[in-house]
Amino acid sequence: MYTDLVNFVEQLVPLNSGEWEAAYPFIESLELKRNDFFVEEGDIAQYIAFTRKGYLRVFYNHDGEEITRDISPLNTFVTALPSFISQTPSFEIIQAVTDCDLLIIHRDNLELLYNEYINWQKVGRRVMEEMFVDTQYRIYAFITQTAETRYKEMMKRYPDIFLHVPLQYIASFLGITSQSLSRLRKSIRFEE
Amino acid sequence: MYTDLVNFVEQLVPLNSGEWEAAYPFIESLELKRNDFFVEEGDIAQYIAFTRKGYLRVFYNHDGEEITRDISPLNTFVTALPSFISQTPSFEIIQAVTDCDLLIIHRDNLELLYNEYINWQKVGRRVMEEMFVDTQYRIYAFITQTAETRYKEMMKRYPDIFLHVPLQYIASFLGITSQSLSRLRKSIRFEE
DNA sequence: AATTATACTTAACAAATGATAAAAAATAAA
DNA sequence: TTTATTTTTTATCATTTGTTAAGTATAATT
Repeated sequence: MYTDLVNFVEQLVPLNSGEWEAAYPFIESLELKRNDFFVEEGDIAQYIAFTRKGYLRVFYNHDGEEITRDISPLNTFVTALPSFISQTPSFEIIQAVTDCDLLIIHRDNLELLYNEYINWQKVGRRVMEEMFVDTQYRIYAFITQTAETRYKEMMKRYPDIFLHVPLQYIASFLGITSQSLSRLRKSIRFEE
Repeated sequence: MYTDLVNFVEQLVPLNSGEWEAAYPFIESLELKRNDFFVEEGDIAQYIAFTRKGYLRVFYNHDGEEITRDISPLNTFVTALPSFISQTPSFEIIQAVTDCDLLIIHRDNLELLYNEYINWQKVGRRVMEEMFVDTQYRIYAFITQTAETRYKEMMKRYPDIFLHVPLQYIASFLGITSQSLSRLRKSIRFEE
């Protein structure tokens, strides 16, 4: 049940059994069916999720168009952070792309953990650091690489995502239209 | 001396005087002349900086070309995070674009603070959260906006940067060549 | 001041991506 | 299975941005 979460956290900050025991009562389980929402527009994000199974996408409504800013790989933390932090209505929408098994923690309980255990506070910091570094790399990719290179790298790094996530979301994630992605895939097919 | 730093931190996490007193001995001051390096390629980043005066840019060498991934606004934290976290040689280079007054903290001392004071650990987490949110917005801008819009928004948000940072760095930061930025600025000049 | 180096601009052409519209394919619903 | 809906692909043309090369302006050095 908790195996993947434990492994993920332990890799960042080794915790003793007391620290884990304190956390378990706060960890709830949530199953989402495909297309279910984890956070809807205007919601105040109360939970942070760890994706045990399935894929979530984070998107915005931008002039009636859905802009996918993130597709969560397996075993990562996901929430609408601006809303979660400041308890304001969320402009980010989080939806299940496939059926999902999530572990979720309520913000209030996470605060309790954070304030009681310096090591849980540290986990929070380390998770954010890693997410920040990932995001910086993505900016680097936007600056230096063409959409084709970004696509190929994504294929290499997250092949599983391509098996489960519609191409239109992937296109948006890569910063191009689905038509451009289609063209790009065609040109790759005839490459070698 | 510490005013801006104190304001910045207090806005995220209010600290008592004991927590500040514990930190002061660790805070060193560093002045950089224009073009001085804060982190050179291959260095192991030992310090995190708070920019009291002046602008730092974070860039990579990408096929002999310098790719500016970040230009630090005033009163922000800057370091080569991947290197700083894992104490590995840095591929990120950090250089002073103008003369700079920095407050810096050594990694070892920061760790001491983090491990001694849950509230300093919390500061670390909150700083990372804010930086992460900023970076996510930047990705959103890359996906949805044209270079012209990104340029205009940057003008609005950081007008001071344009007074002190060469356009070639700004172009790279926006994800375009300096020639494209030039053309773009020209077309804006003749707009109204 | 003259010289050199650096930064910025301009121009013409090439390449990448967007916009629009439509067809084809895949999936879901009846 | 048939029908309807959604997703993906194709194609054409427009726009944005890159590339190359040159010129101009600005700043640094002698």
